[in-house]
Amino acid sequence: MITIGQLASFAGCTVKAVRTYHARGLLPEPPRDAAGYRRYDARSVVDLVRIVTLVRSGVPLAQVPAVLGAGGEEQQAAVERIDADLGRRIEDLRHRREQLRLLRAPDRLCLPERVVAYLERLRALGVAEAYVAVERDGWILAAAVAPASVGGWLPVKERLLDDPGYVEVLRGYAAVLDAAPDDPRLDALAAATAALVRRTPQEADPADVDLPRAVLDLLASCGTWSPAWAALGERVGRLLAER
Amino acid sequence: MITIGQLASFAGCTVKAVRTYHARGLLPEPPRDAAGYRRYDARSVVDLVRIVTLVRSGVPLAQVPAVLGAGGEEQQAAVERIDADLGRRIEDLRHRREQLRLLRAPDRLCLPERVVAYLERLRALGVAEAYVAVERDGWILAAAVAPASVGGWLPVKERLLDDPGYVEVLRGYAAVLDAAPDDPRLDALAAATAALVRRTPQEADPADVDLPRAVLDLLASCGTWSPAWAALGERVGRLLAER
DNA sequence: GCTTGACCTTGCCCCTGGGGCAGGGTTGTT
DNA sequence: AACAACCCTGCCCCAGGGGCAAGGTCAAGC
Repeated sequence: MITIGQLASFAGCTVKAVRTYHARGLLPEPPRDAAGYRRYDARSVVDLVRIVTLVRSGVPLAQVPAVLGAGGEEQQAAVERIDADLGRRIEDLRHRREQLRLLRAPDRLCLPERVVAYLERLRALGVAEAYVAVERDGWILAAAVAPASVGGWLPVKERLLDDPGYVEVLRGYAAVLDAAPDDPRLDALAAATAALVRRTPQEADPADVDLPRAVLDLLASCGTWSPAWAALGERVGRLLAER
Repeated sequence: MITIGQLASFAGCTVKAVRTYHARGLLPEPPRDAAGYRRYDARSVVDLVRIVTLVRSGVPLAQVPAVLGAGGEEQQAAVERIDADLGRRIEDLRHRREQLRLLRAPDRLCLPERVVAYLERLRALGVAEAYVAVERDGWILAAAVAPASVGGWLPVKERLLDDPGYVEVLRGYAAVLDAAPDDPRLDALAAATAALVRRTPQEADPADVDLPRAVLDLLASCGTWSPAWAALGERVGRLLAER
């Protein structure tokens, strides 16, 4: 007649684990002595060793009775199920680990290959890192809210980078990213933007048509992340409306 | 201005997850509208997409701020730690899965190779399966409470199987496993056991000497798992004491 | 105007496999 | 008589949410 502590140390588990197995009905509650202590016999040791062995083999507590109590076929089937489940969990962790490795480069975070290449091209043009970060966030947003449209917008933006006038304006936007809304540079930049828009063919983007209103609003709001940009947008709008 | 449901669907997670991230401080609470609904903007979408990406890559929620907020070096270190942890968990699951595969043969449950061989030899001698099961439990018990002694006992038991007289008595014990304590066969079996004990050299087992009292009692109690065996033990004791 | 269904809010309990602590009782040894 | 080492129950905690209750809100269709 041994105590719970001895039982646990024989079976190589903790006292808490033994009490958990009692509560789960995996191991029957033994009789108590006068002080209310649980008193175990040899059977309990054997039963507990079996349970501990199964648990350490990855059998979920809920499946332990099925594996211990069932005869050959049923047991076999239960073990196969548990084995398959372990395999799935291993695969899942492995997949997460691969994803994690892809995150090591911060740009790759959440973005398709081609967008990463586009951002790299921006950097090569000498655009400030802060502006690239804003563009990156914009693409993350676009990929989240309108994934089907990203493939259509990307070639347009790539072609724009071939236009020196566009790149000049873009550098201007990057320069005033943290500027105040009344920065003196904004007037010239707004005029340059308006001129650029006027000489750029304005075809309606077919990919945008189906987007719900909420998505369009979200995407539009990207242009106002910087107070200076918000002011710019307003001035450009006025200039374009003038003529 | 979008609602929590739209936000969640954009980021590819559940509404519940968004609220959990708020509660965990991973994503700031947005302003509420007149009805008390949370109203999100484009920034929230980008932030949430980042969080979801990290979580799906196996980053624990508690580590997400460290990975998102930290700059290069710190972030790198955090990712390395998480990667190492994922590796440990994968290894653990793989190890459990291997253990599980070893359990497919029920005899192997918790037992060293040589004990399995011994049990196989018992079976080959034509001993009833129920008896083999009792022996198996006895070995599980022994391996749990006195693992250092099993190596000493095993050769002794193996040698005993070479003695036809011992095997005969053993068959007798197997036959009365489920018998009543007053079964008529018990008298002859007790006499045969006593005779066997008398002609077997009784060396004290050196491995037993150091075992604590509780362990010895446990091991001794194996002999009384069957009521008939308990009665047999008593009768054999009386016969041996007689002369 | 009224209903219906979809959406939002908070709060609570559930899952795994125990860990850890509080507060109190029981042994066995000195 | 004190002390350490056990034992008891009951409670809260971990990750990452799932699911439900009970109630408030919004838009569409009749």
